[in-house]
Amino acid sequence: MSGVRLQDVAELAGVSMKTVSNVVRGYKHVSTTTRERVQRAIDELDYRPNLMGRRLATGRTGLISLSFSNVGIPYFAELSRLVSVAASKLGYRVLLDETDGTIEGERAVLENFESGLVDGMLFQPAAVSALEISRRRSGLPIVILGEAATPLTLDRIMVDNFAAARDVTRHLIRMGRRRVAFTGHEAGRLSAASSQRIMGYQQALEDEGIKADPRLLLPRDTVTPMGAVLGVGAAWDDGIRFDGLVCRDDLAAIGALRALQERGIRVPQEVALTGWDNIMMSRVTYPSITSIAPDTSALAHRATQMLVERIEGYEGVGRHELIDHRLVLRESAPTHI
Amino acid sequence: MSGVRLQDVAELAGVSMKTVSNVVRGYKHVSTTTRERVQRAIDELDYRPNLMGRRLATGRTGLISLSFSNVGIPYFAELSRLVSVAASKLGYRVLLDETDGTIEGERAVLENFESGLVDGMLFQPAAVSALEISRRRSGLPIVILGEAATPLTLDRIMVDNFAAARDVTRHLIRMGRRRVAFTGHEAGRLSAASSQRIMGYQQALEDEGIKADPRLLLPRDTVTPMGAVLGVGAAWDDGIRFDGLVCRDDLAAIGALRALQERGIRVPQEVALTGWDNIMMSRVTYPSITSIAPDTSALAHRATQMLVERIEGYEGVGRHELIDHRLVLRESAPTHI
DNA sequence: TCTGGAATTTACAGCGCTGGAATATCGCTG
DNA sequence: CAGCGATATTCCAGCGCTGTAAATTCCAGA
Repeated sequence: MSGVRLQDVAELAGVSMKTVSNVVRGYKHVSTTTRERVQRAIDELDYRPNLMGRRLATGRTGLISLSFSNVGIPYFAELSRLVSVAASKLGYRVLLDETDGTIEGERAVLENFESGLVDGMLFQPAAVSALEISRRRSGLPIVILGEAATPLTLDRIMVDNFAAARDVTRHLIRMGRRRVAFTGHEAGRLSAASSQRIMGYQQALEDEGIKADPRLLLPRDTVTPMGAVLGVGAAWDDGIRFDGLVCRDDLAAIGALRALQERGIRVPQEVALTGWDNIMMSRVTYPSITSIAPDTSALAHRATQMLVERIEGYEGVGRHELIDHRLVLRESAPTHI
Repeated sequence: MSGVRLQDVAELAGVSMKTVSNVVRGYKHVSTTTRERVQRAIDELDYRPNLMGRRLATGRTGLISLSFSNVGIPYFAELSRLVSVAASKLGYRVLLDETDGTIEGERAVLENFESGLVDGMLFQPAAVSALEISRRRSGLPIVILGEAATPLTLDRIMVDNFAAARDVTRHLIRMGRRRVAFTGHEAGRLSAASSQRIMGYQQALEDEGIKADPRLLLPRDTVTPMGAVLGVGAAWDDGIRFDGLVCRDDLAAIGALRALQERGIRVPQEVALTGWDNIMMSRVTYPSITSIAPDTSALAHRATQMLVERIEGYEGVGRHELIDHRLVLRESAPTHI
């Protein structure tokens, strides 16, 4: 155990505890000689500051939490990396907090029962309502990620789902596809993300003078690639035909790809398909998958930055920001076949 | 801010702080009437215990860290989930700590500069040596995950790489494959995992009376699926031929699959291939991938359990344990074609 | 009613650190 | 060399909570 305390260093260096603290924290009014002497004592004793003591004294932990349903989802795994990087630049570390996408899990996160562990939270809700967010939250600074309904008082950052869905759908249409389907949305109540993406999809169809056909909305039962394998497969086996397929996310796209390949349908020749999130895997499937690439790095940075501003006392009204996206063209829906 | 303190609750309930503390902690010698009165006060004030105060007093944080190279790697993402689950059963939360697989990153983890944050660590080293681990570590309880060289004094848990690699290679041979290649290992210095797996692969060849051909070891430059796409592709284009392919991990398998498909080679008819880790994605590629499935859940539970034992004072010699694995048969290397 | 032991509750002293006020020291100037 | 402002350092009082030991209350049995 590193039982060395500030006090021990102070005694060895022959100065007060506070001076040692000043050296450790890089406070500027410390003479060079004192600083060196203290530093030697620190090195000699192999002193490491105890965060808990510090935290108790300052009221800050230097920890923020990042909550979403499940790190097993590649998008979230990649997001956590980026948030870790962004946070460490600002002097914070990230505590992951998974909700499993359930109401209970999300409530637990919001209630934040044992307080004082983190200074603020980044939260991507899936199930909980805006009202509940504003009512339950414990007063901790919070930034909402994603498209879920958000109280006006809170900061939030998301991609423009509508515009992105419209872009990607338009791309398929301009490739010459006329029967463009959509898949990956929930079979039951739509998530905010799904419903915005479907609206963008429909808008693109309208813009290009194509009538939306409700049978071309192919839901999946579970939020896994396998859900899409089954959903898309079942639709095809029911005789539903399409030559373009907008997938709500890359996992759905990967599942859809398999469903089509199982049936001997060539992608992109017979069906062109697109994903969303631009996860690493989408570039190594065969064919690789054309995907909406949100600027996740910007999202992570900006979200962390907004949160830190709040932690440091910013009290303004909730800021709602959009981040950019672009369409990454790959084999599953290239410009020309 | 939840500025309610133990003291406030105590005053409202008309008891001492310590009694409130006892109620909060579920200490048993508290009369029912007192308990109820205190509970009412807690509810009324919406009191939440402050972890830092508690931790400072008890010397425990209830946090353990889990360090590995990168959550973006699906195996690690799945591992973190399982560890979170296991830890929360034992009353701990998990702080993720990525090292990027670099020496510096791993050293930073070991040195654990600001102490007192976590009670112990689970660490999957990739670059750092056993010696360095034992020298640098800060005295915090630690359990090593994976096959890297481990000081004898530390607990460690891993799969039996040798046996698993032998099993999967034997499976390909029994399918009738005679030229079985191996891919996914590092182009430069082999990691411990890679070298054990290669040894198991060679053993299986020997057992079945096949001479190992060094040209059939196809390294990849980067630890990504794309690395395998290039590595396997280049080998094939060089005229190296094989009818079975053992991949060091599922990411390599996914990359290898793409490399083969790009060249019109049918899997498994012309080349049967296998992966390792049994990540979610391996069941939705087309063909789906036969994979070694380590019992990751057991690994997570046992590792967490050993760590908690250490935290609670167990002082025995380092325990080195193996966890089970099984071979999950899928389309890329079924029993019969 | 009194007594002793068990059940409850409280007082007290920190855990390791930091903010701010108070004090000491320094370098200069006239 | 006194006097002054500026720079360095120390002192003090907690941050919110818990372990320990001591104090109080309770209750059955004599």
